[in-house]
Amino acid sequence: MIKADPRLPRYQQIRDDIAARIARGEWKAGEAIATEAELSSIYGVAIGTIRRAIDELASDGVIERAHGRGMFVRRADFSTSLFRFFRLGSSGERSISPDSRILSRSLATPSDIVRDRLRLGPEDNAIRMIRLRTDGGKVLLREEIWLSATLFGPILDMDIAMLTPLLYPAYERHFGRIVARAKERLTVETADANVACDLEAPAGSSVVRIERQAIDHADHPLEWRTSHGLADQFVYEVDVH
Amino acid sequence: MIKADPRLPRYQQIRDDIAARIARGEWKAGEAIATEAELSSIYGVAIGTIRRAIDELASDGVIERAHGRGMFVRRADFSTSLFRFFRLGSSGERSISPDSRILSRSLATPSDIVRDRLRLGPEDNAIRMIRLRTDGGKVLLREEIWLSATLFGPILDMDIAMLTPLLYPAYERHFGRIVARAKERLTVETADANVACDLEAPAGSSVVRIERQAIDHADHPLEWRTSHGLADQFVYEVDVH
DNA sequence: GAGTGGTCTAGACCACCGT
DNA sequence: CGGTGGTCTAGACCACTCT
Repeated sequence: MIKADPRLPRYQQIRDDIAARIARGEWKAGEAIATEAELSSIYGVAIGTIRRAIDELASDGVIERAHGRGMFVRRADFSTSLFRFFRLGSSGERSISPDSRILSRSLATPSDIVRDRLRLGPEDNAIRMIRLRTDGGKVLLREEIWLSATLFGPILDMDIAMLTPLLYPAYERHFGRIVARAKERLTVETADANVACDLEAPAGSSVVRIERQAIDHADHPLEWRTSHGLADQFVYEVDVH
Repeated sequence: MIKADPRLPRYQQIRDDIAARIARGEWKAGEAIATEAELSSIYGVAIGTIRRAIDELASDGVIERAHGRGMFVRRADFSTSLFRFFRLGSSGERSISPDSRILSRSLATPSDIVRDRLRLGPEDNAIRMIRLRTDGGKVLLREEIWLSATLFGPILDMDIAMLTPLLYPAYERHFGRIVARAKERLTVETADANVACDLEAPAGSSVVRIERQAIDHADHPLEWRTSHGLADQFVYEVDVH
């Protein structure tokens, strides 16, 4: 059942296996997963070990516990960690359900920075995507996304519908790769020609630049992304622990 | 020894008591605290319960564990959670050790927003401070800080040296209040007269506005802060979990 | 080797939820 | 009420660090 590196602690192997089952659809969003006692006998470990594994999944927002009822696969809604920022272009607290449009997708030679951020070897190739996030026809964000071609090669030939609207769930579903955390870096700058054009704003507009390195449970970088949005409509909210 | 609400789980009482001891200076920054076995006999609980308490302190960054060596009170250095942003005004990765200068400190009537963010009652008063963060004479950040007068009243009469350079450690030392997490919200705007003047920039300059609500372990807000810094020198880095 | 934290066990009892 | 997750125990053994 578990074929992970046996040097890893059991609770980490179990955590990854449960996450993989959810990714494979064995337990679906909103459903209850097996109880602690069941999992304990499935994996042949003590309940304490199961709890340790679930603790991490819960703190990653993959699973939600309900005392007395069970443990449930959390719906990947837009207010959770996978889609955590901004409410651009519209006033008030109205929730947005942004569309995303992938403009390009190709093999490309990574720059030294990308190579570093994805921890690529000197010969490794990479995948580059340009994507727009829009809401009601209005462009909110322009993203340049880099992935390791070794890990994500098949993404080049996949139906584009399988990659929308959110990429992280797609990484989970099709590659079993789970984004556990991310490092983000925000700066303010003036838009270059490409960015200004895609954001439908005059060149030289003030824009926010967000660099994000998405990292899995094993501390390995999965994705490097640089996003731009117009500064005057920008709101970024984050919980800092 | 422990006089907390006995309805709370033991591991939370112990976690708070250890934090209070550190705040009182019984264990100092950089020093090792008692071992798990010692704590287990001090508090009269099993080691597992101690570990649970320490887990939370470690994830809050109060304590650092070193396998085989012991558990250490973490130095509140500038790269950690208490002082997490920007590297303004200078190039490269050189670390900054910013000074802070408190410009004003007084009782004030909180606005509705402040009242909401600090969860104050309709009659509660508040403390307002204006503070500049500087590095080598250059102003990096201008902060407006609001506190509940009920919780932090004595701060008005304290020697100002007790409040520098960092406020959160001062809250811990003098009031036993520990900032466990914070919610931050970033936007970009143009500087008003006060902000521009304090940042030594022309009015109308593009500035970043950071609103931060600092929250304790019991999910009660401790502080509400609005900071401004010049946009073109701004860098904000954060780990998102 | 002695001492530390890290993992894991096999239970117990409690608090909460549904029927 | 039975079933669930939450807390807690009293150990065992392992991995790491220092001397």
